[in-house]
Amino acid sequence: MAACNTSSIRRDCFTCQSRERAEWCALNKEELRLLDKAKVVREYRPGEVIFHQGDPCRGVHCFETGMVGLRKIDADGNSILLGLAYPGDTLGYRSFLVGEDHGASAETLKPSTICFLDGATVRTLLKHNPALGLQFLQTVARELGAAEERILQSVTLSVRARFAHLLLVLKDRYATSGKDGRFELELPLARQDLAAMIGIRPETMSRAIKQLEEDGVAYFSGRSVAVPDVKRLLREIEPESYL
Amino acid sequence: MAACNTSSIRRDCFTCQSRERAEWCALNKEELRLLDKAKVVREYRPGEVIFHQGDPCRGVHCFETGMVGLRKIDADGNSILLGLAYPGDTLGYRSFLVGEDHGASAETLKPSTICFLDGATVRTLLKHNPALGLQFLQTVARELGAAEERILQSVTLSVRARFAHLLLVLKDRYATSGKDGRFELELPLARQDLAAMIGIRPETMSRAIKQLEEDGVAYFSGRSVAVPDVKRLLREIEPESYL
DNA sequence: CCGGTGCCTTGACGTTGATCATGATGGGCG
DNA sequence: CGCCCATCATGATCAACGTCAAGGCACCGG
Repeated sequence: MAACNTSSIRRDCFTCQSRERAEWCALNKEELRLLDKAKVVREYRPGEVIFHQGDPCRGVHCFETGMVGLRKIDADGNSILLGLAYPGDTLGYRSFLVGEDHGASAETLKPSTICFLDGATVRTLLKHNPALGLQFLQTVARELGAAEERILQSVTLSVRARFAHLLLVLKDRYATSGKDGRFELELPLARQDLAAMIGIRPETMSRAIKQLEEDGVAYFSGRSVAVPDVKRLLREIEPESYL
Repeated sequence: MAACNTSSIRRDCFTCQSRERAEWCALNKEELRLLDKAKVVREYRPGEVIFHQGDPCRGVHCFETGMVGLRKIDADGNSILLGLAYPGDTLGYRSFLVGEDHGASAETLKPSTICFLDGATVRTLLKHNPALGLQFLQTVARELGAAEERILQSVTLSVRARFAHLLLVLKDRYATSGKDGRFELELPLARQDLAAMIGIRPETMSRAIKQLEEDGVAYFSGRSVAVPDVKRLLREIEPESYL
């Protein structure tokens, strides 16, 4: 019985890089010990489901490395990507906090390492350390702001504008180079998932891409995109801003 | 110098009915004293603005009586009603928590009484009483769930289905009678505001109403609606559910 | 080398809802 | 009572998107 209890390398909450960027940075040594003892680490391959929409929510997931998408499906089978999650994020905390079943599915888009924390432990920590609750409060409030923004955009903006907006959001995280307005980025998603992010059909996404290329706003090749001028992209979102 | 310091009748946080249904129920006597001393009561007539989108957020508003709408506007002037608020709700707490300017406007739809609480006081209370933070956490998390649901619906459901859904939501609060599926309700909003709730134009709302009447799903007269069968309304939302 | 499979593109077509314009309705007020 | 104003209804038209169908292209296993 060696010290190796998980999948190859030892993971612990004390040295976890992701934790420091997460809500859990509020915890002290003793609380970290509790966290470390309670956590269950798991490695996921791309395309695996962490939890399904409708599943009972038994705790939260700490996202350590990789990339995951949050997908929401309605009764007719229409699905959209609510968003992407990154290392440091906590998954499934919303359902946990209100004590409901999961309102969305979480699936890995790249190989990922994710820790599970059972509800009892989280509840204990929340009760024990008020700062943790305030951290979550910040996170949820920020998310709510983003969601409300998205509601507005989804009913007022055209597909083209929403796509431009998505590219700008992705740019902040994935842009490789950038001088005087020019930039390139490597898309983290397939076209159909890009489409799902703004709630449109893959066919419509294809056409939107073609249009942007015809107008010289952005050029697509596989998953790489080249944008000659950010301002052109910005103008797609606020049509009448300065004429 | 009589005891009357506000607009006619004395308002205090100790006996406030709305507070008991709000996050503030977590406070103890001493904290209530602080709350009561800090609050600024104000009466609003219909159509008044409590705060504007883009205004700096200096605190939160406790909604005591009346009715208010939260409106969000984009750069092109398109506006939607994010939702309605009712006595017991706290207004502007999201912007306050993340320390941003207000992301939406709040305007009264009926005569209302609303207390203002400055940010410093709220911060003190939050720090002092962890339960208050957890109450807010609950509220925000619930709101976030609703917002995500709405994002999905706004891109997948037709106008007709979204309107049916809105009627069902309003039913829970405003339905006057109801036996075996039949019910009536008094709309709290004008048509153009109903339209704004689901992000469509007033003209489209008119046509949606006409259609529902032609199909015998609901009958409109001024602000009163009669629905002969709830199931018909439910079926509008999940088209292929049981055929 | 071949056939399969998943993802993407393209085209033709229908439907939905926005837009613009015009007229109806009804309530408040002089 | 009649006028004005806001709200609502209706019609005609158009652009945007979804839908259906077909075909290309890369990757994979046999």
